[in-house]
Amino acid sequence: MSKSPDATRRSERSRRAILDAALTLVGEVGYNKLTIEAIAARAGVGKQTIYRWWPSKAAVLLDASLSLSGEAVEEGGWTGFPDTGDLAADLKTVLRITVDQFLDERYDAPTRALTAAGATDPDLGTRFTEQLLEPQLALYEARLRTAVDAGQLPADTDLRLMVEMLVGPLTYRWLMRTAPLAHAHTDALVDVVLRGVGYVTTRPAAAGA
Amino acid sequence: MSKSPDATRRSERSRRAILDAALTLVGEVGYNKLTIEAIAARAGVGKQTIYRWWPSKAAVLLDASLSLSGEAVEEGGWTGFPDTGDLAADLKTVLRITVDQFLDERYDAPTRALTAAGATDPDLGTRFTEQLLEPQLALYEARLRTAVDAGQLPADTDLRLMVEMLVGPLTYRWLMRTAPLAHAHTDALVDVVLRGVGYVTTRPAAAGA
DNA sequence: GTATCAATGCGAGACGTCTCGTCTTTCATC
DNA sequence: GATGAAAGACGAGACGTCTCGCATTGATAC
Repeated sequence: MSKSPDATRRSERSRRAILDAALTLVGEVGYNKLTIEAIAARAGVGKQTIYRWWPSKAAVLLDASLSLSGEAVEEGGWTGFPDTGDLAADLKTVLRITVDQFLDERYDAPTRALTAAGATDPDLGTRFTEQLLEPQLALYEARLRTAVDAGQLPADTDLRLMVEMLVGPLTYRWLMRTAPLAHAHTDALVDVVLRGVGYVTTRPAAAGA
Repeated sequence: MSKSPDATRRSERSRRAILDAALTLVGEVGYNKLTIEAIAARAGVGKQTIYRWWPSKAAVLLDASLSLSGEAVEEGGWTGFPDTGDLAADLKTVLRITVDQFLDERYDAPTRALTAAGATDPDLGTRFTEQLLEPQLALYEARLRTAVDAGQLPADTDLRLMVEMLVGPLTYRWLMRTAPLAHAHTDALVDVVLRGVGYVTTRPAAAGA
């Protein structure tokens, strides 16, 4: 039984110091040159304390990012997703915020690192997707569902596909650096997607589909 | 002058063996655990032969992928992009092929590894994008341009955005593993995008889709 | 034409260095 | 007196350089 140390005795102080150090360091040196030794040194903890509680540096960073997105939620007062009744405006607002996050080095570095690590490590990728990504996608989907209920979107809309059509192209441009990110870009994206799925501003409209 | 070995004396046999070994190994152990020593051993070449011609293991893998996509072009007889006059069908065809490639382990592993490595290593990422990605995106863009010229798409269509709307969501689902890939998925994607940009099959069409 | 020879890439692997993850020791806390 | 934590010693393994013969090449001499 080499496993499972007693979690109740765990030092919260050390935990936080480790997560903070990981976030800082990944921004300074990048993911590839991020070492557990450096995290331990910066956090003022022994290496073993990290190895005791996390299986890999990727896992540390995942926890760190989770706490980071937790903070963001509290700061921004994000209980959910804006719902002004104007779907187009709401989507543009959220995507603009996402663009801003991608452009914020503090957020960009760890997220990029995790995305990359998750792409090649199926285990980590699954946790990354389930714990960080899916909850966000679910917010989009919920907002879209209210639009369906309001008759602004066809009842048979593939919401999952629609969410990925909103998030996918932006994420693609960000990850691959094929072009600079801009608010105008996501605004145009929203317009094309909404038109593509048959969005109607107010009344049920007689046309198409 | 320690630089510039004589390229005319280079062993083509060794070059191919190295690229093949790199592709095989990256599928077996993943990018992170891929070592130049292992590539050399598998290829039956000396380490120095790799270090003489490539600056890093990432560069080896990039060359290997380039040769792989080169093969794919020859096999499929891809001189360009299908152009049957039916834009929707052509896009669906190409995206279905892309789905098949993503599902092919031989292609998936190295591409995934490179994408991930490129995401965190800006240098490599730039070369990856320029040499592998952009040429493919350019094929899409060219096909779309002929559609514009044929009056099937509005003259002011943002082709770049449109290409990313086609490729982005698929790549996203592939990388993040948020859902299984399927032909039906990309078919639906094409339909929404085309409707969103105002695609008309033949004549200017009056109806709302 | 063929024999010789210097130049250069190649396969093999030894070498010193670096960083990894584990193990050991000592102290603090419950 | 257990157990976690800080510090660092330790072996493992990959790095990139190097040194060796061997094979191939192109130039020169006969």
